[in-house]
Amino acid sequence: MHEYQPSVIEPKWQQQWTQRGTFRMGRPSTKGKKYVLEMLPYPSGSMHMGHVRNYLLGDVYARYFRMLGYDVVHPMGWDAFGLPAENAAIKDGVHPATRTAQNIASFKAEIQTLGYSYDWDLEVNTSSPEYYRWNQWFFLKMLERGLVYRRFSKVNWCGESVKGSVPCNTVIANEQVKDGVCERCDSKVIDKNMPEWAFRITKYSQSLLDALDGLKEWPDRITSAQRNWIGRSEGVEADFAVEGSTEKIRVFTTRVDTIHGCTYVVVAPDHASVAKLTTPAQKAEVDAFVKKMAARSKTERTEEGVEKEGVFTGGFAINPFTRAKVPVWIANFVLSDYGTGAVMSVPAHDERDHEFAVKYSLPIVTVVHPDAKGPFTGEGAFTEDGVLVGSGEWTGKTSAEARTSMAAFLEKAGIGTPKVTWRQKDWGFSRQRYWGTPIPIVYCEKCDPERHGIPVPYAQLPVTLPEIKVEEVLTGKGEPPLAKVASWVNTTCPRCGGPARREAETMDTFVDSCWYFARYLSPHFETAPFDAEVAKKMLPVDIYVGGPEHATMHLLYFRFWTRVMKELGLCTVEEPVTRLITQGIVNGADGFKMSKRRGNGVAPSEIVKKFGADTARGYVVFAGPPERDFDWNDKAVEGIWKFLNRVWTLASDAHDQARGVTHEGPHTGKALEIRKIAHKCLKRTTEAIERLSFNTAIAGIMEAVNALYDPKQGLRELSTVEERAAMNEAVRLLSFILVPFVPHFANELAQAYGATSPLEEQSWPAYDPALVVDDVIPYAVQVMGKLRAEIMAPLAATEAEVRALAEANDNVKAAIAGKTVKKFVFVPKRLVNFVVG
RNA sequence: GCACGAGUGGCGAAACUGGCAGACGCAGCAGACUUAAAAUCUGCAGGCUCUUCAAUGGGCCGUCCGGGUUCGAUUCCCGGCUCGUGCACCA
Repeated sequence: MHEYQPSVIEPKWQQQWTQRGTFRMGRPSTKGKKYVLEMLPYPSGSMHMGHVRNYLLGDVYARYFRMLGYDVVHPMGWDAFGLPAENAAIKDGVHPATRTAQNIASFKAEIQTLGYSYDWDLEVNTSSPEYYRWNQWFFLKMLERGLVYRRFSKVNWCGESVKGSVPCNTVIANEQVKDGVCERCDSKVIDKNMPEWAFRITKYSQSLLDALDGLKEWPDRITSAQRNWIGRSEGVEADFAVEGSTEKIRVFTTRVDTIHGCTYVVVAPDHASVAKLTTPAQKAEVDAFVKKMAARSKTERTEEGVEKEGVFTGGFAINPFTRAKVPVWIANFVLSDYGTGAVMSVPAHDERDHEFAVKYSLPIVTVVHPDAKGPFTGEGAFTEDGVLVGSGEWTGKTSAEARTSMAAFLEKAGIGTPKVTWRQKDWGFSRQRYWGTPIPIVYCEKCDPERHGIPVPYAQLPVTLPEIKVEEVLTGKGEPPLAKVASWVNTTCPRCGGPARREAETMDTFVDSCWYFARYLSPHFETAPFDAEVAKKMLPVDIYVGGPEHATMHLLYFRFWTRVMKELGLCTVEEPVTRLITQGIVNGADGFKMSKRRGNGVAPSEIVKKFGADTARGYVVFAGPPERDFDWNDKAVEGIWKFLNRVWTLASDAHDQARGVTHEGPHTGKALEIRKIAHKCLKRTTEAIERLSFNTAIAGIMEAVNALYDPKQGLRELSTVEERAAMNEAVRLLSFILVPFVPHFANELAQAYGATSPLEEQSWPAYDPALVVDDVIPYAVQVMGKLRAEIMAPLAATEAEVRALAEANDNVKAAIAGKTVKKFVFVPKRLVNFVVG
């Protein structure tokens, strides 16, 4: 055998796989399909280690399942629209399409050096009209169903640079705002009032929430993040009459049981009733406060540490239960877009109300005691459930009882209703940028004076992005770039044929990733987003691998979209993904996130060049369990390189004697030992792969190789036919076990030992059950739970026999001498324990 | 504050359903080969400690802390600490 040379064998095998179409979807299978998917990347110029790890986790499964006989779908594509290309264009004038095409080419070339088992025939590019026309199609379908609408509202505008950040200069979704800054560029997010298009995702809040219980193979942290994000809250809405007016203030509360203790009402500064509630005497103060609040963003008004502030409107409301007159205030902490924008304040039983009441000397009335014994004696508010006091006919009832019966009372009186409120808002997806999907809407003065928007007819799709002069259109300033392209924006009205203007906004790129997993299955389908027949067979995705940072964005959006696709009859599943795997981050050797600034980055291409793709792959899976972060370690990479060479040496040294040698009949002595090592390793590795424990799979292979090397056993000196045949088999099995992790290496090994086709086209081997058990096995012997000895016993030994062997051991004898054995615990094949008195 | 996750040698980690804690690897130490180094191969390796010239053999402690259940707990239960993530003046 020649020397191990990754730079020679890796391109060779990559070419083989491509030529033979080894990884194509659609092969006949009696076992069914497995759809293995990794989150599609934004094609930046080059890969980072995170990509390598992400795709590898999918690749191990894709290869493994293929060898188990499944029809495997394993596609890759490009999330090609988006801001980086557009921002770069603003800087250097290169058209986003040009740059994107270049990036895809280089990114793809790099991905291919790692030898992933992709079916490149399924490749998808979301920035191609062939793809994004279906975004537009979905938009129109959803518009028809009332799932898309235009609203005028306060939006999150990413436009204020912080510490040199480059703002996106566009609206972003709630999901993209983290702690008041843009999750993408870290610029400050400000409130802006403007029209925008939104998806009615909240129509599915309940469904999205309920189905989380069924996503048993999703990580808890993801389902829990979605649960928090959706934020279901059960309570009631109740009307407070306004004194001296027919006006009502509707409040939302989860604690209607405390309503007898409501001593004031607070509304948001931008609540619709503020003007009507305000008395002439208070007007100046209220106006000043409202103005001051309007100047601040939601984040500035509500983030932690901001002091509660409010003013009295002069108006009063009537508590519907006590008929008491309570003052109405406005305060900074009340949000107009949650609940009804008005709250009944019960300072005795809510921390926040308590703080506000103390600050402004408002009365505090206790209406709930912790229990029948008496009042709460601690500091501040008593916020838990308890027993009602001073609450009329509800006095003496528990909080839970009171909530039910008070809700019924309100409903009967026609002044309230049980109500579920959600934290999740609709998904605003208008973006004031160029490099995205044009929204297929036109505005016609004549047909649509109120500017609701007229849908572009299906027959006119796609509405393609116009050719542009980059430096004129992509300036990063002013109105949406497309509005500057007169030849494009000016069009004719599909209804009256008169002059009209196109919608100049584009869609959030998260729209693209909502359904790409279905498009992969029929990437060039022309009459619908994808072929429903194929989708029926291949969906849902069985394994989806990606980063946990998408918990409340992509992973929520595409669940929503799948529901819509089901309603449209495009697919039969409601949930897109059965099993979700979220991989941890690969940090620099210094423990910090890899970055240019720190100079702690390790480029995959460097590692491939230095050691080959297989070493890079082997290291990344061996470094730790998939979901955990790990720090890069150059030395450990070398360790994998050494390991591969050790395997190579083993196979190489045995090659001339063992290659192709077979032996029928029983193996004995060293030959049996070799076979046992190989079959045990096969069993162990298979089980490890099944439970996503790739690092221990590698460890198991290392152990087997170490055992074959062991000089005490001398297994590498092959003197008989039996031994040669056993070694031949061992190398063959090792190459199978290795192939999901280090495919080029494994195939080269197999080929040197006579394989005529790639291992991925062969079946995953089965271990021989007779070879994975030993005749004599170790037992741990405990006395009172403490380890006292280790003994060997025959596999078939009975409890009494093992006990006799244990009692014969000197250490055990000493430990139980002079004591009576009260109990003898026997765990077959593992351990015995003497309980003595 | 609420929710979720994690905490094991110098380091990355393992221990599948309550059954020998630390597999495998990195770093380390020692040895073989070599003029030498690298590479390779071999051995040692949680802490403390006892017997012994030594090899070896033994004892005690040890999986964030404190309790509990159990013959036996890294694993299950209760309470707490620390770190990470999500949500958060959400009524």
